[in-house]
Amino acid sequence: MEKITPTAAELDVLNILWKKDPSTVKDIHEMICKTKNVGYTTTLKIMQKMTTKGLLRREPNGKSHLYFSNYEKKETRDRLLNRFVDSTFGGSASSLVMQLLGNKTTSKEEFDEIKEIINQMENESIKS
Amino acid sequence: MEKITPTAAELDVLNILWKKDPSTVKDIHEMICKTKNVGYTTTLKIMQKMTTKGLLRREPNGKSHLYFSNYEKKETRDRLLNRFVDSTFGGSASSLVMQLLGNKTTSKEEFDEIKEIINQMENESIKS
DNA sequence: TTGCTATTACGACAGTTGTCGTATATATTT
DNA sequence: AAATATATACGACAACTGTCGTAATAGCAA
Repeated sequence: MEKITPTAAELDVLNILWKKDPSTVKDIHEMICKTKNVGYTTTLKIMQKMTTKGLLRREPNGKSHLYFSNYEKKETRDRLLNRFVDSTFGGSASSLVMQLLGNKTTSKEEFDEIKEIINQMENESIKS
Repeated sequence: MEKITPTAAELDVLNILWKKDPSTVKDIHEMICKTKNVGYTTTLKIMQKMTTKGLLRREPNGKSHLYFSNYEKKETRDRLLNRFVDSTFGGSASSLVMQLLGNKTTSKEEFDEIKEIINQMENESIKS
């Protein structure tokens, strides 16, 4: 019964943890506080719940704990992306891309970068 | 205080409604039942709440009501997409596309379609 | 040793969501 | 008119989420 579908707050933790794994609650909390005003015990509790759920694991480290992510960034993003494509774009990835490219908040830089990715992948598939 | 961030169940309703707008609760419920086993009053209640929230509006129609979407598909998808890009891909649309293209569940057909979209948009921007 | 500080543990709470049961109202059929 | 069918209204509920307060614990400092 694998779920691995982190909530918004859990994803905040994961996004930070993936940059520095493992981390302490304090580490994570300090990062979260840069963008969000939230109590220390809130972060602690969320991470404890994540551990119970199996999203994280932890090891004692001196008087505190080190937390590790149990799931890799790519794996988790894949899962969330699939879910999102299904729920919001009826399973059509190309619809999503079309919407993204027609989206005012997608900058020209992003657009060019996306084109570049496509071209690279095309070249790779020709090579192989 | 505009939110327009439908939940999963609300999105199910919207996706159906966007195909046939307006619809009755019965219409929507019948469609939902094709993929999900849920009681009539559940669908009714969700649509009533959506009306209270402002996602839908309704008009009496004989002994029942006709429900209309207050938000267009494109507008809503844009909003959800932006939110998703931010929360899951740190705001990077190109990261999302890269992940999508590397995703095993994205078929070759989809991939080609995405390339086609890119090419078309490129041509358009050259023209203008 | 005694007190301060950092950390964890735990319980409580309000808001949201999805779910449904029951009651009510209205129309249709017999 | 009475029974049936259709639809809405409304309240209740459990699960989940994010939030925090308070208590307990353990290490360090004076």
